Amino acid sequence: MSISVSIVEDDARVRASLARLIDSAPGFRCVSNHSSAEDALKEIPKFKPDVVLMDINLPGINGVECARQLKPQLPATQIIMLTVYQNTEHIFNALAAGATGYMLKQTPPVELLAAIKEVNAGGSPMSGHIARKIVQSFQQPVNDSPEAQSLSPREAEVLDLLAKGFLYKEIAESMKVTYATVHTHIRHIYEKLHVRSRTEAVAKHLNQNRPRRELAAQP
Amino acid sequence: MSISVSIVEDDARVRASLARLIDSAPGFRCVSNHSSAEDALKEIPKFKPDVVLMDINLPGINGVECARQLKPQLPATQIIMLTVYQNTEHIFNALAAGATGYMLKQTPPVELLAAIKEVNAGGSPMSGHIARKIVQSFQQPVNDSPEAQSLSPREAEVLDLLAKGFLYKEIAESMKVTYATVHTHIRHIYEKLHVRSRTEAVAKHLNQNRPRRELAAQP
DNA sequence: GGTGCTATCCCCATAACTGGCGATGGCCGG
DNA sequence: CCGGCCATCGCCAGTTATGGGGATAGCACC
Repeated sequence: MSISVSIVEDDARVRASLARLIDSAPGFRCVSNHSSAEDALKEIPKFKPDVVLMDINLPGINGVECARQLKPQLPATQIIMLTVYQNTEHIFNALAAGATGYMLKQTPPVELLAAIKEVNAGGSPMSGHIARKIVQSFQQPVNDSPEAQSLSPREAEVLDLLAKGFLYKEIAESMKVTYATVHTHIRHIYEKLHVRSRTEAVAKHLNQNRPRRELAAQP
Repeated sequence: MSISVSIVEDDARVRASLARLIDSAPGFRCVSNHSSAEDALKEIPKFKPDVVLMDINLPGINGVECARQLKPQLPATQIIMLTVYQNTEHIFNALAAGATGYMLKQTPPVELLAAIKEVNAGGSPMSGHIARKIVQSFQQPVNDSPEAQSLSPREAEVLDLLAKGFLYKEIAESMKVTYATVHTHIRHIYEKLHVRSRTEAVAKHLNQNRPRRELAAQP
């Protein structure tokens, strides 16, 4: 059975050439193509393609948002974003929106077909530098938070308990010191972190230990 | 200039066959091979290879830990993990430890050479299903936090500002309502979230909106 | 042996938060 | 049309946190 593909791309020439590429390749067929996200959202669910090639930069609703709305309706369909954007924000948003592949438009036709095959086989094709960026997001958050981590061990301990929502007096008990000591530690923490409230400190703390990545931006 | 490769692999036969593969391929040379992480840590820095192929399952220090210690010394060297493990924990730990590629041992020789070339060119080669797992970690964690998300839009808004460390009165201004209203919203939030303090609520909130992934486990 | 940092403790005043009890009006669904 | 939820507002009492001011002791480093 050949792999069915839908295309979402506003540039008529690019759209046509993609369709031609896919239809002429053995094992692939282009079942539909769409010039806008609105059209894609209406039509693609009827075709239930195996794979969707989605441009990001569409007029009106963009490709990321289109993917976000399409994916829940077609969980079995794999979406490959096809774009010129290489910045991490676009990449992460696209993946969070449900895309499973992310290829640059400059990708040669042969590789594009390989990518479609791969995504259909359970993989996640990505252009080389894109993959590298994704992998880098796993790497050490370069946790040199500018000012902060000069916190002493004891202070860090306090902050940790603070983050769990304990009261000063509970922290005091838990650390076997008096309320006053906790108080002092916390004042020092505030100074070092340049914050004015417990919650800010906690937010900073949590963001430091997991600054992985932003949530998908809402359109 | 050919790509220099070091191998870390405890199985002598596998090690030898990898070395043979690399040395016989044009454009690649195997500059060293090591049967243990200890040996690798001592020797590899002398060779400064372009790429290291690293087995995960080593006796003594494992491959992930070896990568973690090696990478800071050789920031320009790319590490490809080469293993049989497909579980997400190993993958994430390896990437967090500084690996830039993650290939399964069953990968055919041609693809392995391609992977070495790709990692050297700034990419991040990964076996298909591995890549998919990584991408999935970006996707919505199906955020059905048990009790919570019955927060009304307005309440969610308040909680968000709360998490940023604003005072009630600042939130009130920002939302164009009175202090009393903020107060009430917050009381409702506390009830719904079953917490007794602002910080607990924030902690719950932050944990909900970004339970992305665990930090790399320390060995 | 002094200087600096950490950890420990104390007091005090102000400001902010928490948690009761209400209350009004709007909107929705039975 | 009533009950339920939401959003808005108010008052009050009690608790907690914040931000000053100290102080002492240990430890390390020069």
